[in-house]
Amino acid sequence: MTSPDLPANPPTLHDVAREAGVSLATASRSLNGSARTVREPYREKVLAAAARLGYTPNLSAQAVAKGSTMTVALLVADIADPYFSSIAAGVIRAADDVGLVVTMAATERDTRRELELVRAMRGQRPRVLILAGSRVEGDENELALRAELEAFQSTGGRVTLISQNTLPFETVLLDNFEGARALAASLVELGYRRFAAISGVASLRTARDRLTGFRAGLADHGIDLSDDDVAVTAFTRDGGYAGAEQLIPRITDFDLVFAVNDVMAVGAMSALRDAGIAPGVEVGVAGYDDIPTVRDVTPALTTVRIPLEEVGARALALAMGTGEQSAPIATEVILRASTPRRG
Amino acid sequence: MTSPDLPANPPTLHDVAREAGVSLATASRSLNGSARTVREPYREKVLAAAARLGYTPNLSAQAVAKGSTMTVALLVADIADPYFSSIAAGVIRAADDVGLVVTMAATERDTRRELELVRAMRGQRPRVLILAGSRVEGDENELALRAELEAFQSTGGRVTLISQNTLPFETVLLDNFEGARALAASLVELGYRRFAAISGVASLRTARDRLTGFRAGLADHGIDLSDDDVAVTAFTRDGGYAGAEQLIPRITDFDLVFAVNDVMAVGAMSALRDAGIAPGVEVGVAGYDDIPTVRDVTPALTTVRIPLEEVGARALALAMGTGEQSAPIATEVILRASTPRRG
DNA sequence: AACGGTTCGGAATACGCTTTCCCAAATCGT
DNA sequence: ACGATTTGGGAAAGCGTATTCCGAACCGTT
Repeated sequence: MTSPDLPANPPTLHDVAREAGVSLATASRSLNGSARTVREPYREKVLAAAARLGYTPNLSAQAVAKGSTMTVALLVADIADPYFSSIAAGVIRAADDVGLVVTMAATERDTRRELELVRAMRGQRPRVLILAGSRVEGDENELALRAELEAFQSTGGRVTLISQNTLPFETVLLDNFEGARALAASLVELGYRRFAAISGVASLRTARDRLTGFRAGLADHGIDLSDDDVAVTAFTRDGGYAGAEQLIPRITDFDLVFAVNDVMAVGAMSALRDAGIAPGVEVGVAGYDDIPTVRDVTPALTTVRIPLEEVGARALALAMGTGEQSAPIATEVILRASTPRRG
Repeated sequence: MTSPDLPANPPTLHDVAREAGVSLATASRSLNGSARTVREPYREKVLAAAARLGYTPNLSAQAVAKGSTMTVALLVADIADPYFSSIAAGVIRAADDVGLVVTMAATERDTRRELELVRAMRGQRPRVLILAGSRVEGDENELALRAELEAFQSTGGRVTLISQNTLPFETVLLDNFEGARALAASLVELGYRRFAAISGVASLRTARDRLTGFRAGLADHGIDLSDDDVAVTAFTRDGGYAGAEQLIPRITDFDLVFAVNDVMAVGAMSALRDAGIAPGVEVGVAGYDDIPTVRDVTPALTTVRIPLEEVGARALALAMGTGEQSAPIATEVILRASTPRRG
């Protein structure tokens, strides 16, 4: 009389215990092979029963009982952006290695939303909360965010930031300043002299560090980069496109355009081409990050490599207390066809 | 005498109730504004107390009590691959809109691992399980995977597959056959006549459908694509590179190379260039998917657009019973510079 | 053979929350 | 104005697990 496949409930530990003819406690102990031992006649029975029933422990129940979960929460600005998806891949891989599962959400570069997401994620009682994505200084939600993170921390949670050493939490530090400085040095060595840049707003820490680092590198060689030669736009491909458009009227004044990240550089190259200017030939282009795409664009893009997956892995290690705190991530200048040696 | 900030426990509903001077039940009812109403003196007190304490409901406990979670599990082959990260972005956005949180893992294209991950994910008791990633037919783990998914389904879970109509579950169907066929028609119309292809193994459903569709499109115009002219390799950028290398010795026999997905096409273009052959000039190149990268490579790649984020969103909608089952995803041929009109 | 000490299964309790169930109080009908 | 009905707070019973505590069975001494 019963409907053939009405949604039965998943087997519980109780079912396993009954099936095996033992108590709940014995069943539990047999399955998570923990502290106390279970003697052989029993243990085997439980394992068999569990297999027979296709038992999978309810992680929520486990979390309630043990008072802690096995999850890490990851917040990124934009999942489809290769910068973040590479980092996410690193986090997920590392998490997986230690038996943690990661839940992910996208802030869409909106700090209001980021705050909401942190609140929502806290409901999961994750062991770790990782925030990636450039933070704006002096944002109206900064205080609330900080308070939320501190509350999380004070209840035993670990929080790790990626790159954005804006907030007082453990951070995977990318030395954006030094990376950009080294890039500038390499470019000068190649013969470039007249520079322009495309950057994000100065309150964006990452953008600012890269720009000032680049400036410092130029200054080391007595070259100046005036504010007039810096286009300020959004931190996206389309931002890079728009930034290049601003520079194009005076493009003959420059022999190199530095975009503070690769997606912007790619957008800039596109704008240049659309304006009939050959990137890498009439004007050099350089970016930052070394996302996978940039070795496949033409000309291949000169950039500063960040080992993105490693950054993700490191973020988790840091939170778990596994990683060496201080060791900064090593970056490396990668010279490609977009910056040929110049006369 | 107590250490200043030893990890206190997060406030519980019990704390809130006490702080507000009401019972547990009243506190619970006030907070999730459900069925029964709570009168004003009480309700306000509870809300205030919750705010004061910074209370965030423990989702695990809620899940145990209600017998259901608000999570969706997403399994993809590779998170850093733009194809999957775009789909993931769509899933996450859609999930977020309906208050679901998504937990994500990567199968690394290993079916053994995929099976393990499904098992692990089941522990979360997600409402929905979404599998993306090309499945190999006749895989040794296929039976076990299928059994696992069916078990999940029989306990009320919803499973949705993306693209891979290999298993008997709800699927977001991409008409790979028709898309490739339309592409072939467009290319013939542009004047191409001598075709080569780079594909994955035939047991990979997606690869096979695209290849047979492409063949069908050519056949419509009386053109044949021999097996000798199809390089079979891995479904990755490097696979595409290797595939092109196979074809290069005979490259003058062809006027167009079709790679069954964009990352392979990008790899192929790279191989061609490395061999001194100008893609788009000496030989046309076409791909499939329209990942973001391909409009920025040079020449920009001709491809078949799949609205990837929409696919992700649709997968979730399907599982939630919100989407129109049958409506197949609309694909569209995008002609770009990699396939200029010929002759 | 008797005794203290160890091992380990089972009953019971706890975890944080939702949801019945009970019953006093408030509301309504006439 | 009084009984019938609705309203809504509180106690308590779960949800599926882990774990403490108890006591019976087992061990090695002497």
